[in-house]
Amino acid sequence: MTALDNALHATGRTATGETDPDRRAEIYRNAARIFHRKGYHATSINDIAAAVGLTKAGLYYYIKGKQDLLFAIMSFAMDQLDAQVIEPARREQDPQARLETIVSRHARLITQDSSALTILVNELEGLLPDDRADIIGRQRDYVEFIADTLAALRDEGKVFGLDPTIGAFSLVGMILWISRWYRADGRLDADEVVAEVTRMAVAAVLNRNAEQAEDPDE
Amino acid sequence: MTALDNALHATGRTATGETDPDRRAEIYRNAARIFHRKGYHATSINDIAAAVGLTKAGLYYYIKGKQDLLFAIMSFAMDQLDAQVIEPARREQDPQARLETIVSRHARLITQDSSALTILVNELEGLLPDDRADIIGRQRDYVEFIADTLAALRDEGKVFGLDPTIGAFSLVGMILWISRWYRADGRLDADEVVAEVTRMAVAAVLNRNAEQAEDPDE
DNA sequence: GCCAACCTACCGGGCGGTCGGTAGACTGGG
DNA sequence: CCCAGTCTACCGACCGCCCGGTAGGTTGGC
Repeated sequence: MTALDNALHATGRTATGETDPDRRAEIYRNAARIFHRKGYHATSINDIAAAVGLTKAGLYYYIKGKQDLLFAIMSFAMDQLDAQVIEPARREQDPQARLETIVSRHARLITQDSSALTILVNELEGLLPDDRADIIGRQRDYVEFIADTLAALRDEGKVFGLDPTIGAFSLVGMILWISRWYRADGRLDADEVVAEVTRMAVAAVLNRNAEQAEDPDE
Repeated sequence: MTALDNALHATGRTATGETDPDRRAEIYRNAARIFHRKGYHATSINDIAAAVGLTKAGLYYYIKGKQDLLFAIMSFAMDQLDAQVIEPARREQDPQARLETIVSRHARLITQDSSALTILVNELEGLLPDDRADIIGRQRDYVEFIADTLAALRDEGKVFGLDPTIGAFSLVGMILWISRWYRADGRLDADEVVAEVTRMAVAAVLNRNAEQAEDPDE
């Protein structure tokens, strides 16, 4: 998760001087891991400080507060989703290819490192109202992007009778849930999980009787 | 959620005398609602006491502690799942009908009242180790029940190439996520959501090319 | 008068956060 | 070559607050 190095340079104090960006990234990475494992409210500032070998006061040299820390992690996760999932998918013109890109890339991201992505959906109520509105807005955009993709598939005749909103939420649920059961050291490997989930997602929304469709060009 | 009345008589103090079961049910119902909305750790005993018109000390007349309260709610939710989903599904002999029963009944339960069911999956780390082991065991049984159903479908030739475990987890994710987006006062009504999600779940796992299967009897 | 159903007052402790301080590396003027 | 000044990177001690939980009543209906 070295992308944190880039993403987090802008945040924090640094009123006059400059704080070590590597150290800051390490702190954010550890914070994400602990928030993910114990939950935001059950994690104390002391837990995080101890994990990076600092006292609480020392930690406050790098962060502005617990809520800012949470918001920074969630913003990073959302940036990751934008760059690794949404942007690549936007470049796909064909709706079905776009859907497959969304699901497989999002699933892949979660199998690689679920901490920040999972905090993103589970700890919204820990944010300040303004920050929460920011994150929720970006999440809504993502779901709408998927719903639009499903609507485009419907216009192609590959889907019918499915409400795009319900479809989009259902797919998102399927994907996000991966972080709850997938273990990198378990029986299933990431490639298999990503492939299976993508297959299921496509099968879930595509018309099973494609020959009934008005434009069964594929 | 008046089933709480039955489910919760056994818990709490009641060392010498008898506490009013209606009042106890009301307390548990409110606690579930607030835990659901704010999260377990972010909810104080005072929040719950105030919601039922008591002081903190007054509330402790009915409950043994915060963690017992959480465990009682989660046990109730699991009982609900057993009675309303697993048992009815177990009576279905045909695997596809069984799968449809599981999904539609579970989805229905969530649209009716998601508080306890959602706490069940989101607040596990708030439990004492023994209680957590109890709940996790019951949850694992549920997922295995679904996986077994998928395996039975595979043996019938209606599914091929799908790992039952991945399939089961994915369906569970789809269903549980409903509580995050469905609002009873929203655009979509519960019947529609349940029907759509059930359709998607079946489509996600069933073989799209049923004629290739060895036993396409349906 | 008894007991279920509460209450007021309190406790120890951990929380997020702050304050004043300082070790040590670095820098530039004499 | 030294030393005053300045900077980052921390720490110990502390603050006010609220937490879960409790001790010891009080009240009102049967």
